[in-house]
Amino acid sequence: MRLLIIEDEPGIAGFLKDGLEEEYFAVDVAYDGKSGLDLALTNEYDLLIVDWMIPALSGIEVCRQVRKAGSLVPILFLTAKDTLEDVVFGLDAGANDYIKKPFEFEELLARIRVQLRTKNKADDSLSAGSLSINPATHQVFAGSCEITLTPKEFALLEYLIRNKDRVCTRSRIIEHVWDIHFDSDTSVIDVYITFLRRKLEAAGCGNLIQTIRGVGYIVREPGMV
Amino acid sequence: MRLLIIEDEPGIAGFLKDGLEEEYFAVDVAYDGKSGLDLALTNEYDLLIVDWMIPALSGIEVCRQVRKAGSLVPILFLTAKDTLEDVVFGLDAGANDYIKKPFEFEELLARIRVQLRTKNKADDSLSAGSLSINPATHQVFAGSCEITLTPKEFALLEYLIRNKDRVCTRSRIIEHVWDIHFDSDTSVIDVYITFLRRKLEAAGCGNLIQTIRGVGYIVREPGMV
DNA sequence: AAGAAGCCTGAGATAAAGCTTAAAATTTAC
DNA sequence: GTAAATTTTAAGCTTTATCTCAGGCTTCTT
Repeated sequence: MRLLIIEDEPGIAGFLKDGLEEEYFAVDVAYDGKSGLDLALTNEYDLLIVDWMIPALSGIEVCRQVRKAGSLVPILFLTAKDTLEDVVFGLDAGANDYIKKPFEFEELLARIRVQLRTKNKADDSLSAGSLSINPATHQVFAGSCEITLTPKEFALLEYLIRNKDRVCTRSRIIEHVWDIHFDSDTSVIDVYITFLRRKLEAAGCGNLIQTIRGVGYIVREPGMV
Repeated sequence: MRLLIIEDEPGIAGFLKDGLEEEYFAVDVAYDGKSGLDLALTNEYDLLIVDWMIPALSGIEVCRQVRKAGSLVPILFLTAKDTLEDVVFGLDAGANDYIKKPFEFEELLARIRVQLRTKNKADDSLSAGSLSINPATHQVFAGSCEITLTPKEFALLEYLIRNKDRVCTRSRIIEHVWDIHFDSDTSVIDVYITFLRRKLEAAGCGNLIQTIRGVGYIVREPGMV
């Protein structure tokens, strides 16, 4: 899952980025409103975290512009102002939720999950066949047997399963899991698909990830067409 | 374990904070109902201690709002009023327990322990494998052999064991054990993990704390998946 | 059937995360 | 006020994850 943080204070931005990466998100950071808006409009994020008071273009203005461009990406705004008025302003401008600073990291995570969950409406249990993954504890089970994955392996598998029964193109994978935007002819994806297949095979979940030649990969729910 | 005290009288608030910190709790204090409610809603505490008579928003109203927001955090209320009526009022508003002022600090501690114990319903003895810890006396036993820990070591181990079989991320650990919110660039956790591992190893409980690279640590109950 | 394009995989290089140690800073105890 | 204990910082070292690359294999096209 790919997030964009627009926050000018380096301390907070760094803390957020590190913490969210621990949770296996791919995180971009912009330090002012203008470059943040640029990134938001030119890339496909799963969620934006926008501070209220930022230079070059206020958080509220970023919200408005993003919505004006037709994007429905969930937006969480961070604010020190906590009057009702500000909250109304923010939500009116197109934000989906807000958090008052100072906040606790876990609350942020919970709110992010809410947004991402409502995005994939019907689907809040992440599983495919006998495989199930738990983003909260970072665990993967094949039946009752736990599989140990590295962070990148987990992020890739999570992305594939969140998009199960849909083809994931190589460019989307590289954007959402690796956070690489420019065209580069890397074969990391291939390598990690191999890693995953090997571990899944060893746990009895072989053949879950299928190759769509020339396009990408797909995880299919067994029993579906 | 992280507590929030909402109490307007600085003398009592300070006394509680100091005393509870000696017991290795991470303690925040709010001096009125409004700011207390804010903190309670934006952070994840393990327990709230709320005085009845506080400015800006009464203790009972704080309780109601917290419950209304869906939080199940244990709430202990402090009151000078000791009529049955008041108690019923408080408990109806969502409090879990109450203490009449003036109270003995030991009694408060005991009641806090009760609340924290019922939190992990299924398992109220804090243990993992042959290791068991006693929050009341701050003792740690590996089998029958006692291990001596410093306060921070104990707090860290307690947090890990209270969350056993769950991954504790670095950011959660730093928030709940150190009460630090915006410092991503410290290696205290690593150092303390080393301290703990060394002492546990010497007592024959090696290998209890496992590293989840890129994420944090986990204590697993041996014999579980 | 042969060539081309895309994919897989193993080996090795690079980078990052975590571990350990020592020493400085802080707190506590006497 | 001094000494001891605890906590924190910082640096070098170790381990592990990540990535690159090259050669081989598979699938598709003609």
